[in-house]
Parts: sequence; C-alpha cells; structure tokens
Amino acid sequence: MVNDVWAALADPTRRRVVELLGSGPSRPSELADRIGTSRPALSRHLKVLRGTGIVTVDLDDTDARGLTYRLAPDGLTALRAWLDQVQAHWTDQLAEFKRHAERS
Amino acid sequence: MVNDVWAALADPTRRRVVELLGSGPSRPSELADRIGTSRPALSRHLKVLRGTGIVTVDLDDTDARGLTYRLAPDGLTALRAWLDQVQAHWTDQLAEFKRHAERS
DNA sequence: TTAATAGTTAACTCTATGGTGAACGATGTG
DNA sequence: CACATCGTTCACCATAGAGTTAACTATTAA
Repeated sequence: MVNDVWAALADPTRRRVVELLGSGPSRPSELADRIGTSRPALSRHLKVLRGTGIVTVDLDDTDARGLTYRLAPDGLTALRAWLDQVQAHWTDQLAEFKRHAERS
Repeated sequence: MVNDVWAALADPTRRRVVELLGSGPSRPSELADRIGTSRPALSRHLKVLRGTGIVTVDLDDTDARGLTYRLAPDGLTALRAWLDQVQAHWTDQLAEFKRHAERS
C-alpha cells in the first residue's frame, strides 16, 4: 500500500532510520545508539519499515545474535512515483499560477 | 519544517486534496464534495496544508464568499530533496546489496 | 430585511500510535 | 554451567489528531 509507506515515513525516528541505512547497512542496537532511542521502540519502528518493504533483514554473518538491516531496492519508488505524478499536472498549474500572479 | 510536510501528507485525505489541486485550483466546498468529507473536516485539512506552504489561498474573483486554493510552487521541493538525498547514498548501497545477494 | 450559502472555528469524543519497563528465547562468553 | 548480550514482544500510559455537531462571520439572493 502506498498509504503504508506514507504512514511509515511520517514518523521522524523512522525517517532517521532510513537516512542512516542510506549510508550503509546496520544493526538495531547500532541504530538505537546513533538515534538515541530505546531498543524496544526502535524494534517496533523497524517492524513497521519491514511491513512496507522499505527495509529488509538478514542474519548477521559473524554474530548469529545480531540482525542486519538494509534499504530495500524498490522501497521508495511508490513515493517518488506519487511526487512525479502530482508534479506532472503541477507543471501546467505553474504557468496558470504565474498568469494569475501577474494579473493581481 | 520538513517534518510538517511529512506530517501533512501522512493523511490520505490531505494527499487526495493535493492530487485534486494538482489538476487545477478549487474551492473548499468543491473539494469536500469530490472527496466525500464534511466541510469542517476539510477546512482543517486545508489549514494544515496552508501551514506547511503546500497550498495557498486567494479570494474568489467572482464570488467574494468563496476561496480559491492552489498548489504552491515550492511546496513539495523539500520532500523531493529528501528523496534525492537518500537515494543518492542508496545507489551505492544497491551495488553492495547485489554483491551480498550473489554471495548468499 | 430575511433567508441561504461559503468557510471557518470551537468543544467534544474516539481511535491510533509512540515511549517505557518487564519479560522472553536465542546466541555468545567467562 | 552461569551470565551477559541481541532483538523482540507484551502490557501499560499518555498524547496527537481526525471526525462530528453546533455556532459564528461575511457575503449573496429573494
């Protein structure tokens, strides 16, 4: 659902997670430290992000206790598609808006 | 605030408003009819969208009772900038991800 | 002038959601 | 084996926010 993606990224903490994962895969504990939140809170945020397909999980290679989270390849394409769609119509609106501004 | 833009577009009704305004300026009553919600509810949604700079208001030319809402030129640029920023790092991650996938 | 319309705001209710602390299973370390 | 660590889930609380009804102002129409 596109709606889920919007709901997921509405939260600042989850956006911060996405930003951090953008610069490389990471583990929940590391993310919690960097963001400065508790592990239970972050775990639930990661669950939401997983549910939308924005991130994926794998077992850690070295330590089987740890998990590795990474950004999914197509996790944000729906969002970009929405923006493109609106802006497509919007471009025409800009011309009309300029005419309106000049008129007043 | 970038946060405000995300919060504003987290709501499906407000996204629908943005979509409708993408295809042309409109009035609150017309938007309420098309979306199928009450006028008070829509009025508050428009207030939120105004507060983030996504839409602008003008008095109607013909009927001084009505208002004309339109998309603001730079209302969504912050959002697109965020997406671009994340995806910039992300592109490098994709290569790493492929290597990881081939390895497993 | 009286009535109707456009839009907003206020007060209220209800639901969704984020944070916290406790507890759990699984894995590693002394 | 005893113990710490990683990550998750559960139960609880507190807050934010979306919808509704009613009321209000301003403008138009009869």
